[in-house]
Amino acid sequence: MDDSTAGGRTVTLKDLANELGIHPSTVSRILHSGSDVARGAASVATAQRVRDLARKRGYSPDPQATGLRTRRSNLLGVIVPRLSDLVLATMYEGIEEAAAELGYSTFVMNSRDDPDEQRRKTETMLARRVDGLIIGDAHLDSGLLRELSARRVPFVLMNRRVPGYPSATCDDVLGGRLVADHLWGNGHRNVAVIAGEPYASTAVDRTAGFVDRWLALGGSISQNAVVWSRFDTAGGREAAETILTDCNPRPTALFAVNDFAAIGAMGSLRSHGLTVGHDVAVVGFNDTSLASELPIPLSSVRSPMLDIGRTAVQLLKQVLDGERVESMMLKPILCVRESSALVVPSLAL
Amino acid sequence: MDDSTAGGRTVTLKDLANELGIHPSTVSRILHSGSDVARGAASVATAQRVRDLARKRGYSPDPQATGLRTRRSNLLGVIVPRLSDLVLATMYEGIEEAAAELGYSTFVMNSRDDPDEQRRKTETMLARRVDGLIIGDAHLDSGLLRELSARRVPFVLMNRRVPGYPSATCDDVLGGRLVADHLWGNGHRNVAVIAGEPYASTAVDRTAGFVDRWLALGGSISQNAVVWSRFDTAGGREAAETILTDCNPRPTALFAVNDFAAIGAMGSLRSHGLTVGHDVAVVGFNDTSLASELPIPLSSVRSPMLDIGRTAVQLLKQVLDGERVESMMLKPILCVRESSALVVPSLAL
DNA sequence: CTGAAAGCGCTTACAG
DNA sequence: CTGAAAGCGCTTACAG
Repeated sequence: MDDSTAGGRTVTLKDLANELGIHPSTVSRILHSGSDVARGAASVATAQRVRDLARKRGYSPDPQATGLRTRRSNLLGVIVPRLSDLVLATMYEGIEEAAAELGYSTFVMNSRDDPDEQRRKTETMLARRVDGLIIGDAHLDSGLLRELSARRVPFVLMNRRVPGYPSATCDDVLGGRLVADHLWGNGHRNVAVIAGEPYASTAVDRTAGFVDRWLALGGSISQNAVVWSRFDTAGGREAAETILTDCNPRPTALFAVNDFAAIGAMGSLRSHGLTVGHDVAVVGFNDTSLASELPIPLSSVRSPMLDIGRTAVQLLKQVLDGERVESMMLKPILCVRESSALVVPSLAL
Repeated sequence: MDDSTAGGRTVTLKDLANELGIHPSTVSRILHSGSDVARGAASVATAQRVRDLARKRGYSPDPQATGLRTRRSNLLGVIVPRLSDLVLATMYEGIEEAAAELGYSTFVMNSRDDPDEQRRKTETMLARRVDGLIIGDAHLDSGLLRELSARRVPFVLMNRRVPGYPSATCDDVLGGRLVADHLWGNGHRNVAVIAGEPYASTAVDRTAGFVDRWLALGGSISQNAVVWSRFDTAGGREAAETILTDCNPRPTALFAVNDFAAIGAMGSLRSHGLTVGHDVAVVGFNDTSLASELPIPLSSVRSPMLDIGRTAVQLLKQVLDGERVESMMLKPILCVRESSALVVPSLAL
């Protein structure tokens, strides 16, 4: 019975050394001397023999042994609200790519935005001895971040920011502004916002960006025209129902801070016999792959999700290298589609 | 400068032993003696002191050291086509839960269904010394699986099956049959299938289940009414365009083997001035959270995605324990909604 | 019931 | 240019 790790008997540094009649430490030194040349680690000839044999035998160093010795795991932990959220899944793809380029592997866990789970998953990651953490589910009122800071756990935020900690996010305030400009320019004067979860900076910033600009443009927006909601379709649907009930006269445009919420809202509007894009304009956020493919294509603010993931890795790398880091806010752009293309005179006011 | 792992100076077994004035091996034995009692590993009193101190100091064993010693990593590798596919993301949530219950952590990587990447990611996983692999992106013609088998790498398939290897999947053939029964029962006689990727058993089985049952019911279905396609919205849209061009008379119903493809098809139908559910019935597959929330709610075959993920972990656990395993096919159910609720006489034939 | 030793596979000063 | 030793944190027979 083979009790070694997956893949059967694994080649070790010692195997290589024995076969070549040299000392394991020499092999190790060579394999770590960067370039093809031995750079003082060994003679060029020996180095060549070692490298050739390593390739031939398919040697790959045991990360457990390396980690034990170097006290680094080359593991990055990633925590997201849920991977079944397309936005986070896409950011994670960016993380995976960028991490691989730097020689890191990544773990990802779902917290469902539940504070207990956030804490539990974080501890699991640390128990696994990750070198650092990318936190994609930060809450604005989180005590966990303060605690991690105090424990000197290296981490960066992604997707959502919290003042005082380094983060890679979309410029959500700008995104909200773009929507305000667009809707105002199309003649809308009575609008409502499906604002998302108040503990998430994405929701808060997009809403604030929109509302502030709206007021600056000379518009007004009533208290009950801003409805906080979950980020999913069901949440968007409920928020739209609330708006249709509470807002009189009915708004001519809805800004949902998330595409899924926007899709839910579109469903709600349709149930009320309203045609999206004609009776009511709708704009979403993130420009997920679905937006442009919906039966009624959805206008949406495109956030650079892959780049946000990549940027988070770069920031974390800097933290791990002991460098100072600046938070990065990546620019979004607005994609206007059928759901909000018409100017208000065409809308059934 | 603190150069220990994330979280600063970490408590070791030796720290615990020193503080109690006993030998590290005793501490280790106690911490491994399952229950609260010491079960022959040490005196009850010593065991208690050790457990208390371990808790107090927040001791967590170093997985690198444990892994090095035991030659097990307690790591499971998961490979999926892409995590931004809601179906795979949901299965992965099931995996994460079930794996955590068994004390395993999981890695996940995207292969984009590219054979080179499948191979590369697999090697990365093995280099990380995972104990086993859950393969969610298997191709029917894959040489990689044979090779892994030969190398005695422990693995199971999930989502897609390949004859000869253990897998946890939906009963996709049954799913296809359910759709055939439904559409036939509603009076449809002229239908088309958006069949997905021919290398994926999900696509092949769902299509075969549908077509075979359709023929058994006495129906007929022409060659060009079965269109292979990508699984995403764009793929579904293109396939629908092909069908609308090639099939005369136009089918009264479309079965797409994937919800996203179905959504793309709905968009295409709408561009042609056709109303989904009225002019053309559409049925998707998986019943992702979006289906019921779409402006026109989509009929879909609900596959137990979370359970499929959980089951895959259980199967892999059995493989790792050296037990024989049987492939599992979980039952789907059909959810009929507005997109296919009407009987054909109401359709604009 | 507990201790002492060996060793998992690697890296890194330290000699020579 | 290369070897030898020590040690990362743990587990596991083996003694006693």
